[in-house]
Amino acid sequence: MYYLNNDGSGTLVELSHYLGVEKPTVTRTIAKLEEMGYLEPVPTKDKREKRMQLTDTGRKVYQEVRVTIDEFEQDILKGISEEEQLEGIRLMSLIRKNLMQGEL
Amino acid sequence: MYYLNNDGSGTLVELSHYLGVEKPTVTRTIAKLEEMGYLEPVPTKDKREKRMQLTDTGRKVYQEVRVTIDEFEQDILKGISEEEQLEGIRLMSLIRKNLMQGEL
DNA sequence: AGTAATAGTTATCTACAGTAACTAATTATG
DNA sequence: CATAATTAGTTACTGTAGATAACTATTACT
Repeated sequence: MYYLNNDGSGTLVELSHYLGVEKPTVTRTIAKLEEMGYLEPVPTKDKREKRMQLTDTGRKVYQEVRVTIDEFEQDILKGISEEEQLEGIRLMSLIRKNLMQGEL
Repeated sequence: MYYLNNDGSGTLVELSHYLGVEKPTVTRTIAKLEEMGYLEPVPTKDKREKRMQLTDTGRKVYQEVRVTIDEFEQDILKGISEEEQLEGIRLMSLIRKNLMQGEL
């Protein structure tokens, strides 16, 4: 939902790349979110692909959940300065990059 | 195995606290490791508890695996200085502490 | 002695993800 | 242009990791 909220819409393959999971995982997750009424398909030329976007309800729910997540993050980052947070993110990104290198 | 290697022996409850998981999870894991011949029970007074320790094979296997893990860690920490690593650990510990606070 | 609490087990359930094999649609090739 | 190769998504099956609830056996408390 985060990805679709920022990016407007996306195909299952785009999502699987973004999330770093396999296609069947995305299929299942999308199916659930569609059932719940948070996602809807966008018609495209290519009849193979299934491009999805947030519904109005989906966008509303996302915003609500976003607040909860932000509060949670504030909570667990209590006592950690902005610079420290950025440094932490930098280190994690480096480790992720090193991990990527390894798993070709 | 890390815990038992450093601590000599431990009961299932000790392990579940150390690992932060429930007792059934430990029961199953221990059972598997015992089957594989890496763990053995240590007799105790209290007939309820099941105190476990590494077997000779277990210790040997642990050392071998340890090498692999260390190599892996070196690999994913490439380009990150000792001080940066310590800072990262400090930040993660802080976050963990904040998480603990919340989930009472 | 009789009740509480503790250690471990069993059975059942859920979340989350992967692989293999497939269909349908589109691109590329000869 | 027809066929081969690729791409997007789905289905079926499997595995891992963990949780909760209900239970037994043992020990501690009053």
